[in-house]
Amino acid sequence: MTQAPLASRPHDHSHCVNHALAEAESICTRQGLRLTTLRKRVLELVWASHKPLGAYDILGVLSDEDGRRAAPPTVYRALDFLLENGLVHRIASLNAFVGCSHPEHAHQGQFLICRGCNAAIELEQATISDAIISSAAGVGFAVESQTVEVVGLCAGCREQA
Amino acid sequence: MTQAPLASRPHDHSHCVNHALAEAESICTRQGLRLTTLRKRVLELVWASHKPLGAYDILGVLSDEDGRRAAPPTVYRALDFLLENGLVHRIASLNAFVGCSHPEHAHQGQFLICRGCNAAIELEQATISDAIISSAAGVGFAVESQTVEVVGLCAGCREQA
DNA sequence: AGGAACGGGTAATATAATAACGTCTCTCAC
DNA sequence: GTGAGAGACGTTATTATATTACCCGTTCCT
Repeated sequence: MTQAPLASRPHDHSHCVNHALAEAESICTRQGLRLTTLRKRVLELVWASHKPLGAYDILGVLSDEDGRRAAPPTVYRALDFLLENGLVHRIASLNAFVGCSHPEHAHQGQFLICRGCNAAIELEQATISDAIISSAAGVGFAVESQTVEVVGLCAGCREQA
Repeated sequence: MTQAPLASRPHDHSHCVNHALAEAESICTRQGLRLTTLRKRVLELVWASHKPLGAYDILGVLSDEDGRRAAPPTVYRALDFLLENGLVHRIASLNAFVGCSHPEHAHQGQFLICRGCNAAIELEQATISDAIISSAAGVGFAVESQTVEVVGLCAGCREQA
């Protein structure tokens, strides 16, 4: 049996965060991008758990931290930067954002969203995207981007139930 | 070569609308559901084209028609009814709604959304959903519902370009 | 007839995202 | 060094999407 993905198992999550931040630093340095304090902080918040986080949740945390009230564009601009550079993904069906597990190369993942623990598990399965591309080609449709978001129960939550 | 789907070709669209409405009538009658004037009108508007339509677009049309201004719950309640009974689908990535092409049996389609003409083509490919289900099973995840929304260019728009 | 369930009107509010404009601070050519 | 331009971010306001709560009339069932 395949091991359940990290997001759905107990683990030392600080490792995930540290790894994601270090990777982001390295990518930005390499590409001449500016991972500013704000952007880094937003990335950190998104990575605070494996649960997709809403823009206004982030906004709330920033506001609390700063005393002064952060405004939406502050967060959305940071998120736009992170999205453009593949450091986070947006989950359309949740209007929420989640850290990208494999930012080193451009891709769009597929997401398994657990309705038990709310964690989002990122997949990158060629079998899925190939099936989509070839089905689309069958009706003459040329695929440019894919959104695959699946709701269900992760391994951990299935055991509990 | 497979023929391009209706949504991406010129066609007598009144046929689509009539067919969808007749089918809806028949389904509701059979299941003891009430396809009220409002619900029928909303369904008709959603079917006015193959382009996904926003709730507030529908609201606008209803308001214009009636003189008095329709309020959001009016439309959302009708849409909820239509969604629950499989007569329309919601496209999460667009916050919009589109008529279901095969309402006779419960299903969740996959959608090809053309960025040229904005039409949404509904697929129902077992190869796609099977690939998703088995990939998910590989990490112990039990799929309950799938959202597959693909952006690209339909056959018609590719010819033009 | 009585009452529960349903459909739908209305007002208010919640949540998500963008627009438009200003300012500060880098950096880089000169 | 210095000034021009670009980028990052603050601020205010606005738009877009969706839901809550409450009420009333109709339908349906008994």
